[in-house]
Amino acid sequence: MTPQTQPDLSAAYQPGEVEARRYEQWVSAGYFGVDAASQQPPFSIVIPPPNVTGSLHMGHALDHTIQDSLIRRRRMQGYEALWMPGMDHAGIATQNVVERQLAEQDGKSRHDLGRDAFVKRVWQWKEEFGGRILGQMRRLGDSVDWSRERFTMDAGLSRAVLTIFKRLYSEGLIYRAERIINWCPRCLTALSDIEVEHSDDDGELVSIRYGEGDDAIVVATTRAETMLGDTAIAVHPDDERYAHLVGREIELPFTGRRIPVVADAHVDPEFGTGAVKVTPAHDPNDFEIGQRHDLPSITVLDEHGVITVHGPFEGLDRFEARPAIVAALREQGRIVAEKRPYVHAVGHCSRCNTTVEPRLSKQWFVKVGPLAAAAGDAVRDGRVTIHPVEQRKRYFDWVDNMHDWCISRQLWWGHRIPIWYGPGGEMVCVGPDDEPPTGDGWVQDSDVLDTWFSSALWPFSTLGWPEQTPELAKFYPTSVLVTGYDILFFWVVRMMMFGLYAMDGRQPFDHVVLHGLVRDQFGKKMSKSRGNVVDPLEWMDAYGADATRFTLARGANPGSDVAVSEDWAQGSRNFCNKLWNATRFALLSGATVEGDLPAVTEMSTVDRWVLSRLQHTVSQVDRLFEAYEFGKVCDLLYHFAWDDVCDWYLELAKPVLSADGDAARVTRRVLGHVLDTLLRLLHPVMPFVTDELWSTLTGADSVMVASWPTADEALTDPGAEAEVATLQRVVTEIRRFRSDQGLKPGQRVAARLTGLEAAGIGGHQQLIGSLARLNDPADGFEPTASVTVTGVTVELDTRGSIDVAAERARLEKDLAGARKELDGTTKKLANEAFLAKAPEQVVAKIRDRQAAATADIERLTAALAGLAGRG
RNA sequence: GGGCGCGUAGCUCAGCGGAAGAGCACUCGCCUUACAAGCGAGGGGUCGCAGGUUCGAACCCUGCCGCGCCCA
Repeated sequence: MTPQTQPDLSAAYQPGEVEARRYEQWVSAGYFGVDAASQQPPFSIVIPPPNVTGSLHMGHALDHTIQDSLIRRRRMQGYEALWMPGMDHAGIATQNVVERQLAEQDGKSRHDLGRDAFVKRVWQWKEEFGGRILGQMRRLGDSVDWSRERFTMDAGLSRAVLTIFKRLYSEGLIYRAERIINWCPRCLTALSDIEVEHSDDDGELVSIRYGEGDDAIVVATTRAETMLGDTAIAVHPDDERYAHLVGREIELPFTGRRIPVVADAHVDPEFGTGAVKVTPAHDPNDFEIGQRHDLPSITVLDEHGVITVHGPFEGLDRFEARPAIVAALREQGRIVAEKRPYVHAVGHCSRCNTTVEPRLSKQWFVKVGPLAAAAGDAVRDGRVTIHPVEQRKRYFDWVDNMHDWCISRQLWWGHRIPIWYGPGGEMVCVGPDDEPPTGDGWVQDSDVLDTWFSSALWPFSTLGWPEQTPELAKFYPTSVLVTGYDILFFWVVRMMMFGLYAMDGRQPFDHVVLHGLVRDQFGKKMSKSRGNVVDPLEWMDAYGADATRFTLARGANPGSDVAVSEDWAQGSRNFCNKLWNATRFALLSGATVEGDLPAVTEMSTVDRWVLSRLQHTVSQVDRLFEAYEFGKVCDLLYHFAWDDVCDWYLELAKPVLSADGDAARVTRRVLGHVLDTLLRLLHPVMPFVTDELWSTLTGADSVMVASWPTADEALTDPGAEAEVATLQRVVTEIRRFRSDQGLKPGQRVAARLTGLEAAGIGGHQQLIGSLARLNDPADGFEPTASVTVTGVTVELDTRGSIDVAAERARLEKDLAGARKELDGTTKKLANEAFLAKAPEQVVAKIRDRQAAATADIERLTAALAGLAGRG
């Protein structure tokens, strides 16, 4: 009898019964934790800190799947592999959430509470509701070192913020200036350039006549309401239409103010009338024109976007003021032309989608020049590698043309700017170990820093910086940063700038891996308005975490977005179940992982074949992992597992396993080894099911801490691969015949095989019979049909009942194929230039194909002739 | 307006100079004792269009058309 282990495996994989239990085991065993004093080589990844208000979406799921795969593989390879978890404090988003809660529950605004009480309330909110995503990360299987979890507002990271702020300030790299910034009239704060999203919106282009008679000039604008703040009219210096007006002053409607006509090369003579109004306080380009021509700036909108000047319009919202002002101008006969809709780019707050208002105000900036240059150099000189390489250009374009970074936010939740203003106009930067100035009249700046300012410190602040900790020594620079290409400017660039600056020119990471966005099954961006958002938690409920991860990883091809759908997830779930059942079968068949592999000389061809395929798989998986080709890793493992192992190896092994003796003993060991290795290879992407199966198979604790497989060249066996490939072709051809003939899968057919020896598969008659459901020819064997492939002829006795029409169709199809092949190859070989210039092995290959086609045509023609008299 | 990327089977995508591939979907036949979340077989593409380079082009070059993204 077959020695049978009693496997503790149900008939189908139930992820719900496995995942939570496994995760708890991993955590309590301490597998995720790292030791900074370890002698093992370091490998480290800091998580792109999710937002404290957020919950897990598909983008996170993809991002985390990739990081977890990298970390788990390195851990198995023996690295001290740190995956650093944590969250950022998301200034605007969190403040918005808590303000809304405050309004709903207490009917109060943050101003009712006051700053200190409000901030306290945000902390309470954070303790109670924040970080929902952390639990969701556990469900996904993230193997982060929870003992090191950090938060951008915690004490250590806040100290890092103060430290770097003071350094930058002292060196003149942080400064305060009055500039046009992007202002959100709803969030009531400044935004950096990249927190503004541009879209083409319907607007209007109105042409307004300023002045009278000879002095009249028509300007075109999309923002009529800001005209109250105009301080000039600008034309191009070479524009002859307006040359006579340059230097004159023209009366601004309503206000009676006289404003100059200035010549500025920035004006596009092709746009509109070629003359533009200049409103330095409400437009970044106009501000620059104003600077060049020493124009005054007149602010006409308040922080809410409400008009603050000129009686009839005062108090109107900017969007009410526009039609009101246009109407009033029309009454005066000043509207020369109107174009509606006029599509133009409009900026929106990335947090709340409100139309951004360019606003003149005093803000804090990081002078990025030297920092950005260093960030560019680190990539140019190869210290940092960006994957895929095509993204380098985007990176360079950005760092080479970067504007100074506005870092002050008019919020309460965040790192308060450590600047104190004295009664005499003094300005003092208070570092982490400094005492703030005391005495009457000293006040701290009321703004806080952009959340990304603290996030930019993440790769070293989380490791203990500014202290010189063992963690910093061991794990900095981090090995890889994984994030979406959409975050390149927000985060990667800024981390590069601050990392290089704070860490004396040492880069924050060696590699940057940029993946795509997760899209729906038609490649459309997921959005609430489209209603096509898929919640990864629902997938995890329905199909399991492994299936969710595998679906995302399988779609992750460098440089492209990832399209997913429920069908994909279902397919991945099916794959989990396939692995489950293959392992279940192996256990029932006595597969073992005990002891060394048997000697190659003891193994069957089939055993040697599967081991050879396995070596190929191992080396390719390694190569693909190194290249961050996650989609291809998954694809390769999927096909090795499903096609090679399940469809062929297990089927070929069945007759051996059901017998007893040495052959079975060897195959049981090989089967155990193949599954053992396969589960290890799959573990980084599918941690739960592989761990459950592997520990059942091996009796060991966890595949998480098993060693990563390495290819053994000695097990590569081209001979066995060729032999089994031939065997597969023969079996498939017989199956095709059977299918065409409508033979039932269970129906055994007597057959005589000839030419096996010559085809190199002499020993495999029994296996072919087993897989193609053949019987040995008995007395009275009368073949009614035959199939030939790779020189092997199989004559079959279908008990006289042959579907001649089907057989003829099959042969004719093959004949047509063979003729086409003969045609193509003959044509090529008749081409002198081809023979002269193509490499020898290419020519030889074509010759072989021609010969094979010729032989096939001969055989098929004869077979058809033989069929002619029948049916 | 500037730049980048993409158009290959119904859908999503590999392939990127020497015989058109995968997953899902589709058709046919099967509850063959690991798995119907499965097994076996099959159909389906002038590789966006037009030129060019080459013995040979889905792959290289040029132009055009159609999409998408980033920046202004």
